[in-house]
Amino acid sequence: MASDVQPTPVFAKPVTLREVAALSGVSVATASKALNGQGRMTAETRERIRETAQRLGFRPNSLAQSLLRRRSFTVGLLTNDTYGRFSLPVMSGISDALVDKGVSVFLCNVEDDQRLGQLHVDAMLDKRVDGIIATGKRIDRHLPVDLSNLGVPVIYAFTQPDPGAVAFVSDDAGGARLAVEHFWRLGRRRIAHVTGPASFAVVHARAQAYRDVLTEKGLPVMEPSLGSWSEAWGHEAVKKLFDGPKLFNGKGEKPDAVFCGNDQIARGVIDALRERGLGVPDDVGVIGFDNWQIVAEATRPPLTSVDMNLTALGREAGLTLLSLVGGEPAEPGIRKLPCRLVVRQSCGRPPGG
Amino acid sequence: MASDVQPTPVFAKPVTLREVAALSGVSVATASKALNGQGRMTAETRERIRETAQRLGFRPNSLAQSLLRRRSFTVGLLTNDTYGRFSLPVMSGISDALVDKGVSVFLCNVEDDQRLGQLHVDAMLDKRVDGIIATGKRIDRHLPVDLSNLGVPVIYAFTQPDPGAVAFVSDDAGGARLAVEHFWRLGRRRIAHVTGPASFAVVHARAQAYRDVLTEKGLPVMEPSLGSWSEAWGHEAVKKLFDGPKLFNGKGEKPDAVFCGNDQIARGVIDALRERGLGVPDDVGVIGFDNWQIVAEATRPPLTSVDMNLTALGREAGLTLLSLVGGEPAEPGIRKLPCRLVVRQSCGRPPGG
DNA sequence: CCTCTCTGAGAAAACCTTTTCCCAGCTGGC
DNA sequence: GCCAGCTGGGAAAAGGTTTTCTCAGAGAGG
Repeated sequence: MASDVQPTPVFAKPVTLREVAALSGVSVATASKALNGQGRMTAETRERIRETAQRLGFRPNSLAQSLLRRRSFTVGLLTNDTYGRFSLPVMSGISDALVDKGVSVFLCNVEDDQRLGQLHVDAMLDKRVDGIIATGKRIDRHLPVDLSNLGVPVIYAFTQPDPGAVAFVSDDAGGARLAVEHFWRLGRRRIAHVTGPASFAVVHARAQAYRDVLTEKGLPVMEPSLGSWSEAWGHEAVKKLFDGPKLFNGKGEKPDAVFCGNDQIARGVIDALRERGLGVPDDVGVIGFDNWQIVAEATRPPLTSVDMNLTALGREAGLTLLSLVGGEPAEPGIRKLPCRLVVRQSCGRPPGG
Repeated sequence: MASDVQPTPVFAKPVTLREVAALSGVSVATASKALNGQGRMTAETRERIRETAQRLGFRPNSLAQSLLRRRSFTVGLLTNDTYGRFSLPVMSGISDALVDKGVSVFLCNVEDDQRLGQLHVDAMLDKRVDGIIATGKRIDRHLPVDLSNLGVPVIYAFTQPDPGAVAFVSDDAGGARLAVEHFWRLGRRRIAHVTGPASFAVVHARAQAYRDVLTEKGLPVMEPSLGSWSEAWGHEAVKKLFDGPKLFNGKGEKPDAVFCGNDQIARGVIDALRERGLGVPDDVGVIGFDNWQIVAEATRPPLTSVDMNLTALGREAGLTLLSLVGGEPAEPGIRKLPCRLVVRQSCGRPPGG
């Protein structure tokens, strides 16, 4: 019974500046200045105070500092994608960028619940966050909260911004160009595109870039195949692509490359190609999107994929928020950050290679 | 140039209790008491102050409250698994449990970097967090920080605790029993186990439970196949299991069920079985572990899997931390929380069903 | 010897809220 | 008329730090 229960540990009370001052035989004002390198005093006094603080393990109370400075050195991170793989790297980038500046991040998962969103925003505002970053699972969807006129700066990262706000998103069109141009350099000439549902803005951005590159190179353009973001759709799309009537050049030629809208589709495509005896990358090259490592590396052969550099995006968002907090102006608008192509083995080597 | 740049917005200064009091024609003391339902005053006065506060949009400054109450209503969440899929649900559960109590969560990703860990812990302590929750990607590995004698309560969730601490982990043995007993109820009698590397504690816990159940039921025990956590190992294991010399009953019988250590292995097993013409679940049933939805639902047929209830685990950890912060004692030790079996289609129906 | 300037350090206000006294005025009882 | 007790509300301290202002003393210049 009671004997099983550990007595509540008594947690040591943190040591205050007043105690440091008393033990150093000076006033709190002098102690404060000594530790902050401010004011004038003999080097000996300063050193003595420093040593006392060190010995006592003094750490200034951030709460008191924040109250005075009207700056809490915290920011709020709002997301509706706690489980997803997109906002995670973004969050990590933000946190990394800020921890070095002594800024901590409140994690707020609002799901898609307006009430929860308001709850979190109110809590953040009460705690006097210096700023807020909004992130999410889709670039073309709003968080379920109104972040305008909050009284603190707001940055949007990988989610739909309010008009007039500062936002960072991935350059999906640029990423798609990277993939298609890579195929072209490799000598592929009949490039198909299998992607997600039309309800996603990125689907259109990537598809348009795909068409643009093909047109620029004078290659035949095949209308992109829209479906779901699943492996199953990748399977099905291969069937349509290789059995159906939609063929290149009107000569019945089959694709020699498939650019996929995400890695799961790509995986379905690769599996389906293998099942029908087509070699990847020898007969058909495949490139995915998202560079979801655990999927890209589990495909056989490992998947070349477009990486959206989400960690860098988060870092950029964090640093920009900080400069906004510091009072520097920032031009509103959407900044697109470049993607990069991670080459593995599913797209083959150049003809001469 | 400069005309492109938005002028720095002037952020409204938050309204203070002093202003509310002045506009209500009372002292700050009275205003405070009116808003907190404390003290004595006419109902009319109280209501007038409330209305003024409402009209001005007054929100008490948490920093000042915290300073006074010596309680910040924040907790720190330490993790070394920002990218992983295990600590995410845990984090979500923690955050959910705490937001309703007005407690916000500092997200601190320490990777496996001792310096970063110390940086985050110091920042949290400076900001006077009420407590700390440590979580990670493995139940049998320590975070790269020392959390003993911090002066605040600490709870461990899904990571290796310090001795004498309060910790929550999943009941891996129980989860494994769930899977094997489910096979047994379904009439499967030759149950194999394919799992991860011996360096993981959970591998042994699950394997022992597997042996225990088989022994209890009087079924033949086959030594578990240890490998990596990958699809590739699932493939390979099927080859060994169905071609190799290790067979049930010494009569050359093949397994009619495979319990896998995670969902990726299970996926590899299912694919390999299909490739050799064995039907799932008709010829062989398969159960995975982790219930990683995106994988479990992409297998064909969809995968039955053991769910570790990580969100519930996080919630429990959050609530326990709060009670510790409130001064209630808690018995130290490791609490194992039950798993649950999510039945999909990879294990078949009972003989009579 | 007087005044000016500089040096080292302290007092006090400020940040914002909560809480503990305290007080003035009024009512009621005798 | 006097006292006890109650009522409505205020003053002030507390929480921990930073910063501005002030001040005493010492040294220097005339």
